[in-house]
Amino acid sequence: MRKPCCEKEGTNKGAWSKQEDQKLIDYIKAHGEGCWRSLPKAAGLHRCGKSCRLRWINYLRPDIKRGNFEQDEEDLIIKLHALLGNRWSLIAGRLPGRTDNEVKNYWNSHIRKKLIKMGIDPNNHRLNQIIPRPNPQNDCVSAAATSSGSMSNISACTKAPIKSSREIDQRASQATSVLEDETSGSSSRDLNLDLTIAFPNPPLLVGKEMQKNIKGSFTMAREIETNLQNSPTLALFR
DNA sequence: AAGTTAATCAACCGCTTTTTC
DNA sequence: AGAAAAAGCGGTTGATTAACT
Repeated sequence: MRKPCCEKEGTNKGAWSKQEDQKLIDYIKAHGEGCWRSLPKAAGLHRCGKSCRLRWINYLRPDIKRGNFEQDEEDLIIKLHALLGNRWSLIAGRLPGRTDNEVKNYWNSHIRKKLIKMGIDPNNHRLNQIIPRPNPQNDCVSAAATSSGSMSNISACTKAPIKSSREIDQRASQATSVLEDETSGSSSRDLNLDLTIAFPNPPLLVGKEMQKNIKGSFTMAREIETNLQNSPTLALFR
């Protein structure tokens, strides 16, 4: 049996109060991010260490960027998701000030639906067989398919005739992917997305740390390269 | 105006990975 | 080398708010 991450009894759950936030901020300002397990006690918080970590990383960190995602951020998320799948922390790592949780929520509540409306399976980024019928008022599919720019035009498609997210999910599950047929079409080839990925500027590292970091970057690079070769979405974007 | 449904997002849970001893 | 502890991650849940009937 695995030990619980912390004592369940006597720990607060649910939304954080202003006072709790302040205690956490004050403590980290004074002592830095240290051992999350012992932090709550030291900071005088009746919270699980994991909860403190999440609160700090997702909301209290001073470098957090709040507010709506910009179009270029959205484009980048789509590209990175095509490469990396649901690896939210890696994706968030390429978006300064954004957290994995935020990116994940944004994907699930916004981007995923937009892709489905466009007839793209958000799981594998392939064009589906069941494509929403062209709508004279708002022909998203054709607009997207003929675009020679980024995915920016997706935002123009928010008034597609699908009513609910349940319906969207249904379409997604019914849909059959037909990569070879669809992606070999000329319309997709027009999309010209810059997929160059630069690794984040690492902090100045020395010795062992640096070796580890370099090793990690190579592993990631290799993985991305493999994905580039195999990813249907990127065939779509090429 | 009230009730219902849908959308959003903060937080939790449990599993995996990494680090430490 | 292996076990235990700690940290990290992604999926899911639940509370709140907005939109609709």
